[in-house]
Amino acid sequence: MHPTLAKRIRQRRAFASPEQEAMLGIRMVSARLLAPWEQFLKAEAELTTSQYNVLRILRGSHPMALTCGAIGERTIAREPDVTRLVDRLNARGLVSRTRSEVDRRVVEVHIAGKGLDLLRTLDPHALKMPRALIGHVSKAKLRQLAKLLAEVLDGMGTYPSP
Amino acid sequence: MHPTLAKRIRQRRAFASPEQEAMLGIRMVSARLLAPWEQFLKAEAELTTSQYNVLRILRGSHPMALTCGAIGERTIAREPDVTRLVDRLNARGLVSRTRSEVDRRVVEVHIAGKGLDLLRTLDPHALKMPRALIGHVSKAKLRQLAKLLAEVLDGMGTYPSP
DNA sequence: TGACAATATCTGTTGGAACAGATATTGTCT
DNA sequence: AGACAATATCTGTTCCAACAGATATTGTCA
Repeated sequence: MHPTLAKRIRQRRAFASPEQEAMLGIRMVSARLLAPWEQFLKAEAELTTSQYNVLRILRGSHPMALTCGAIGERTIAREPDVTRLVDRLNARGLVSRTRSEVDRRVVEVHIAGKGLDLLRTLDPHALKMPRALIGHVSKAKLRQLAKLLAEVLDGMGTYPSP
Repeated sequence: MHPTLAKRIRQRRAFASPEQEAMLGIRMVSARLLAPWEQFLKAEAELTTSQYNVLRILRGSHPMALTCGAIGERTIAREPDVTRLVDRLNARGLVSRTRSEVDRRVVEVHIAGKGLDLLRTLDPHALKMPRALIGHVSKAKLRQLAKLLAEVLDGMGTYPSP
């Protein structure tokens, strides 16, 4: 595909600030990591990554149900968009929705047995994939990378600056 | 929004493999970096990141034109989808298309003056944003981060493994 | 030259993401 | 109780990305 991506980073190194350099690298690596996973989820389970993430969240709270709002908080998706996302999962029988008795504005979303089954078939891949993709880097370096990324995340600014 | 993301990484550290840990971090940081940029591009110039990237590529080759195929190679977008992407840029007068004389299958895409102007207004932000977002990390650490990312990129595997 | 594969782009269609505004329900204050 | 704001979700709409298959042009070989 692009055999020269790392080279492109190195070429820019002389001209770009460390911030630009790091940002470019993060975006490139992330795109390369995400693509196979998206492709796999679609081929194997007809799921988007958003849908998969919602299922994971619901399994995490199982057997408790979550409201649409609670799901929205735990994902990047905005709350108004949770409705349709859950709609599609519901249409496939992967989750169930029940209107809350105590507050009828609220919809309780609960992962269904079929959803749990589907996740179970995907679990081994979610475990194996990271190693297949980036297993060529030593564990020590990967830990260092994760540490740096955590530092980047802590105190990340905004743009435009407020 | 999510004040505890870094904490979530740390919490998982004990349970996850270094590969999973690094992958999670990359995806989180990337998502957090991309969002403000997308938002800014839309508000300021009504551009998607794909469209912006294509404009950057065309400026890079300016005054030479590029074919749709050449654009497809330099982006993540698949070639069949370049057509419409260029369509939208063309409709706004940001690029011009001309059917090649020597091989009438190919379309030569050339960035227009209006496209160059638009990019010029965005350039200062493309420079300032990385610093605003991740400037709180020392330059030495950012260089180290970029180095690690380049190593991850070099020799990244596939999934499923071939 | 005529047939056929290869190339480069285009069109039809589907599905999802994003945003704005609407609806239904609840809490609060008078 | 009635008015009004707040909350939680839903609906209408638009735009874009993705995939499949169609079209047009060129290269190649019998």
